[in-house]
Amino acid sequence: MRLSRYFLPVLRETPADAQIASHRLMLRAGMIQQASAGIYSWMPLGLRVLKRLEQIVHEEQMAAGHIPLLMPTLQPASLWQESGRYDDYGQEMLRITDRQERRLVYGPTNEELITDIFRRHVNSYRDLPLTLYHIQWKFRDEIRPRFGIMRGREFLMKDGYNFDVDKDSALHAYNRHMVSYLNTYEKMGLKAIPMRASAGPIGGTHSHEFLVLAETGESEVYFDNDILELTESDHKVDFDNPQECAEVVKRWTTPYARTDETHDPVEFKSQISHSSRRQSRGIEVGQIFYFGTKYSEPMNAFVTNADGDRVPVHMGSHGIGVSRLVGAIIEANHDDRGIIWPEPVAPFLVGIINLAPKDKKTNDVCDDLSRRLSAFGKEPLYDDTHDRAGSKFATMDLIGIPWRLTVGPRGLIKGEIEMSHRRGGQTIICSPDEAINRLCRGNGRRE
RNA sequence: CGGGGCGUAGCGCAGUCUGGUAGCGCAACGGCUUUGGGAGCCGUAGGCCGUUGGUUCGAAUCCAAUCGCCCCGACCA
Repeated sequence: MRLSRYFLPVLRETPADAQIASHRLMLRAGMIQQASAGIYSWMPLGLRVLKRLEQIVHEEQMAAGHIPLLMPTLQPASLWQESGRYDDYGQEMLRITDRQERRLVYGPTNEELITDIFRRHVNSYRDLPLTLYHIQWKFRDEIRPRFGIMRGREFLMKDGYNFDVDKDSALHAYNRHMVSYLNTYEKMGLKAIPMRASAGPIGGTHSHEFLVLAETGESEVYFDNDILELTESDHKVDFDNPQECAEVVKRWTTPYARTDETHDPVEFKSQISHSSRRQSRGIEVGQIFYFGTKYSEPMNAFVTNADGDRVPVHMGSHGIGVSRLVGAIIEANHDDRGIIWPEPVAPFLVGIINLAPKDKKTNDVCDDLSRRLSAFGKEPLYDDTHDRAGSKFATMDLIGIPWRLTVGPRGLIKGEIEMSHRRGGQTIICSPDEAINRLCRGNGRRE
């Protein structure tokens, strides 16, 4: 992508409204623009990141055997009246009346709608287990939206719902989700810790939240330092094997890890040695629930089990805050010059800086680099503008592109360009061929 | 929803107390000079001072209402 033809409205000055790093940087990097309180337009650069996250979520969901569909943003109020949540949910739920005086809600979550879909089509345990999910915009009319995308009113969420014939199989679905979520966050280059949580308005008996540690997090968290050492995505888990999933869950839920909602200071002190106790702040980027028959009973979602009995289906729901993750990733990955994207989620893996757009040789090398990177599925952001070098470097740093190739006539005399790493800051001088080799070897990401 | 604050050019702000021709920096546009970490000089353009009403010879400025936005708190992914 040539910068001269792109739309990247970066801001040199910090907008007054932005309080935290991710909000400030997303505005400055031209990723988002506020439309009204807690509601944002996603500019091209921001959209690229959002789409990357979506893609990773889809891949990991499908790997776990979950089935994508797409439900609407507007839902009939009648379904919410059926479950009893129309009155329970409160002012946070945006209610709309259409021209026929029909009552609608802009969905803050989709338990009712998915249960309605399920009950119309599924009647037998033979059709279970089933997990359906979608990635869709939600709306919660927060009293006070803040921190940009981190706590907006409109947000993009992956929400999934499992349907199982009994509690044991539903708990396997719960475990399966925990494993797939661990994989998902790791694929994004994030450390997210599952912590025991309360179920809130969704209800239920089992719940874990996934938290990214960051000073600006909204939750106070307490955990055993050992949990930071755990990793998951290296292991290959058979998602259909309850034993294997349960083992992973056990490994991750054995070390103490709680939010302030479920924290028990006595247990914390007695269970963990002083040197391993950690207290920090965290940003919630996902949550999983098992709530049994809370919705299936009032909404009459029953199946016939192997014994021929009609039983309410056991359910859970599972969410990943996709738009919020963009902010969380920035909170955990930035410095005073700007964003530092983890490679898997970067809007562009490589930026090319042309230091002399009037020089034919320099242009030729830049064009060639662009073409070859694109051919490898790694479309670069190519700064072919006539700005000064310093300004180009500053922009590339601000928007956090992991790798930067700097091309100018001075280096090209010796056939050399400069390749530098945003995160580490290291710079090597090499030939264009070597830069391509370094960036494209291994199993590169597909655009 | 309680408390506080802010709406003046695309962005960041001054001017409001004490009413009298609307300003500064950055960005934009043109020219010259620069050219490897947010360049310099000269010039140009851009604003119904959030909106409505009132007071006044005269309102960005005073008064009232209203809309929007931000911060702290309670609430929340």
